[in-house]
Amino acid sequence: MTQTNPRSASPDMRRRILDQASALLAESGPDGLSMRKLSQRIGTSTIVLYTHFRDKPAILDELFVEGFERLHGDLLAVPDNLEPVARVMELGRAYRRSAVANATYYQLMFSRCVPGFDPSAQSRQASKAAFAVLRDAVARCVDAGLVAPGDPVEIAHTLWGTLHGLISLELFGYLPPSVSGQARLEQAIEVIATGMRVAAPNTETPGIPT
Amino acid sequence: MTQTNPRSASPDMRRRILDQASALLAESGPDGLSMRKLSQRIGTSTIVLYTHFRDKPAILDELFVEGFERLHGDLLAVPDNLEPVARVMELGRAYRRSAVANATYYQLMFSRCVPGFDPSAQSRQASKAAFAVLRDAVARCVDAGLVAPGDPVEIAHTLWGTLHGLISLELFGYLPPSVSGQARLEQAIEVIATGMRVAAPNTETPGIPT
DNA sequence: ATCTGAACTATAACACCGTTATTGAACTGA
DNA sequence: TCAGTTCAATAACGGTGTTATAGTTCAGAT
Repeated sequence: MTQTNPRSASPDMRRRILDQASALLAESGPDGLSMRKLSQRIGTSTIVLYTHFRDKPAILDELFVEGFERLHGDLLAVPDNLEPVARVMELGRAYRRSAVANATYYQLMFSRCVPGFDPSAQSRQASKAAFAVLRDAVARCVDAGLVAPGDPVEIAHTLWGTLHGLISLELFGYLPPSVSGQARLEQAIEVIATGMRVAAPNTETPGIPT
Repeated sequence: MTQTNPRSASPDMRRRILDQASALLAESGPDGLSMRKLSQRIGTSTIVLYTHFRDKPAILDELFVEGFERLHGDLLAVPDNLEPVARVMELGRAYRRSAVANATYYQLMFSRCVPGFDPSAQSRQASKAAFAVLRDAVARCVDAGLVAPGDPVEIAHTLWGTLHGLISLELFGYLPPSVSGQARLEQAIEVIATGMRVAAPNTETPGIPT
């Protein structure tokens, strides 16, 4: 009753599968994550995977959600007591750190890197929690009059797009490695912050670190 | 001498393969493009593909280059006599139009959507020609003093990242379909243009169409 | 005109993939 | 101890990219 599997064997096989799938994803990339290798790594046969998950996309779906939960957690770790605009920029830095640290996850989350996998509508909801952090931070800037008035959702989407775009180009190798991706993103969010702030009533904000 | 294949059979088989691969890519997406289906579509056996191309990635490499050539062409189609900043924004619009119109190509160009395929260093050069259009347009803004002084390459990278990011999010379904991707991108490049322009010596430019 | 040699093609096979039908094993409850 | 259910393993099916083997066709030289 407490378990899906009343048997003693593999008390939390489901968790083991996901952990090993995550490790395999991080090591070998999306291509290297095959059902056969996964079962072999766990030490069982492939059929076990199908008793705990419907099919391969179902496993990827969980990793997809897990990736957004990590991203969400990394964004929540940004201090809450910063000056609003500075906090948005700090969120941008945290976003990049999280994406680069979990590059294969990021690939799974934002590109169709596995042939049969398309995240389910329910899993896509996980992305909204992470986005909400960014949106709320932008909304705080708008409410404080630190930014040109506008829909926080739209502004946050612009910001998200820029973050994702630069990181995506960086991870794909389109940006020359001479300058660090961090520095480039730094300049980009500076431009956007300036663009957002330009029409605001009070441009100068008191007590900003930078 | 004029042909790689002195035989009469298949005067330009290579071209036929690429054309059908392109069509198959556009129809069925990256997943649907298999060597068997491709050869079946042409009406031959799979081995023909390997006599003209080293392997599957070699074919994808050509499509990859072809995709960037399309993008390059679409950017070059933007009028040259616009006011510099307006021209950059127009390039942004052209970029999105091109990406959306050739979505599967765009996917091939910017995401690892085919397991074994990683564009060769030589093919990646094709991306630089397209980027150069954007870079030169930005440089013109800088030279004219219409934009805060800075490295045109860096500024163009920021712009490229934003374009790519928003388009990527749009194509992946992360942006709500309520607002058109065009409108969202419009607002984004407006913010960036403002941010770039804010520290320029002379903000007002004479004789601008828009 | 025949032969040689090279280039192209087809068949079949290999190893891998995701998935599953069939079979076998193991444990719970009576 | 026995019945019944639920797990797991083997082997298979159809699919993928790729290639070894073998067959075919043509250009040029004798």
